[in-house]
Amino acid sequence: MNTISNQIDSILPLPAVEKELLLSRLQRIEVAKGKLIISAGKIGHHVYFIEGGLARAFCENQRGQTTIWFGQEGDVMLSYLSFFKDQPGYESIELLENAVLYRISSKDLQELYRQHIHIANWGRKFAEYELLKAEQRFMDLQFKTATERYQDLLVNSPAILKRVQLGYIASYLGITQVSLSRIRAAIK
Amino acid sequence: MNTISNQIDSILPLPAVEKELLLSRLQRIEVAKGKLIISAGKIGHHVYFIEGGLARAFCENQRGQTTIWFGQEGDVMLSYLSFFKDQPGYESIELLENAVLYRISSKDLQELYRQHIHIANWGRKFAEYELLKAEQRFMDLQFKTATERYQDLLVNSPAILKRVQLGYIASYLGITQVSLSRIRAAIK
DNA sequence: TTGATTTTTTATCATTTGTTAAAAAAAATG
DNA sequence: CATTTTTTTTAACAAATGATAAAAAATCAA
Repeated sequence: MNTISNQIDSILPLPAVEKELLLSRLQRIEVAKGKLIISAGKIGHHVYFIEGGLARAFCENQRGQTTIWFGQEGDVMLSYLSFFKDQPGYESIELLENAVLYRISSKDLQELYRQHIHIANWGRKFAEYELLKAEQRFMDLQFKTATERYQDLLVNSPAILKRVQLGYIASYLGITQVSLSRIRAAIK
Repeated sequence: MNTISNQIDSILPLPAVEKELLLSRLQRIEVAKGKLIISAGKIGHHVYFIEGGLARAFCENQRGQTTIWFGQEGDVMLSYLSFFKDQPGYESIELLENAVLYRISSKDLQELYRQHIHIANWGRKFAEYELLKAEQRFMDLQFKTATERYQDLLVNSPAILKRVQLGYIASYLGITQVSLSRIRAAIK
């Protein structure tokens, strides 16, 4: 089975013609661990589908870097601000492992949106699902304690916990690494 | 000038034909202060455009109600989970003032998405802009102090501050009312 | 393996925010 | 206007997290 094809269908299944069109605009790239895919303050001109590997998005602030997102197999990687409004984004995205990505230029994808209703609805579904994820993320930060958020990660994303150092996890949870160490010691 | 028409165009300007189609599916309603428009745990079957009035979304939790959103003139009001996935939503939405709303049934809007590419792209733009707002909201909660978030409200949403009691503002900012009082005393 | 580097944990103290209760102020009601 | 109710502020103490520094553990490289 073609993984990238499944990834597209998991957002909204596309008819064969539109699926082929979208696939024909994708470029497969292999990228080494450490590579910066998107740079904060710059406009990103591509949307990436992760077929394999691990990435993190982070923002620079007074405390150094804060990780705001982890992406793995099956996730889509982009700067929302860049793709939706053609503006520089807040975040940088780097690869934490060697990766296989498929990318499409924003220009090509916008063009497909304009011309094909199935792809327009596919793009709508993509934005809607991302919005639900963002809402969930916001509610977790608003309503759950740091300990609960860490326990959620243990249950829902054990793979990421295994692959990533705790400093990144701590900032993803919105706490310091010291605080995460305390939480880990407390729940044992 | 027709306000609801402008509100639609502010998301993405629609050609006359599609604009008329969308407008024809809208129903104007006047709703009294205090009315619950959307109920947590139930599926909401409409999307609302606020022409006038003020609303708040809130979640029930162990500490009582936490306000997660304020909506005023020009905003769109819906449960993301209900409209995007036909599932019960987290939040209730109530009117804090008498309001004039335009509503469309989810069913009608989904049907328009399926049949008209301009409306599909309009819906995509809507989801994209809401996603940018959700991202901004998340980043504010992650990166700013409660004092900074309150000062942002003072600058960006003075109208809401004037119209809403501080208990609601405090929970919107993710802090207790007591804490907000302290912040207000400190920055004077 | 050994030594150097990085990551994680622990300790201490300061700061912020939460909790509870009461006082003060403001708004609503008769 | 006076009274009642609601909202906001203040106070005192507890709990959680941040900041800094140092120790311990794990990882990496020669």
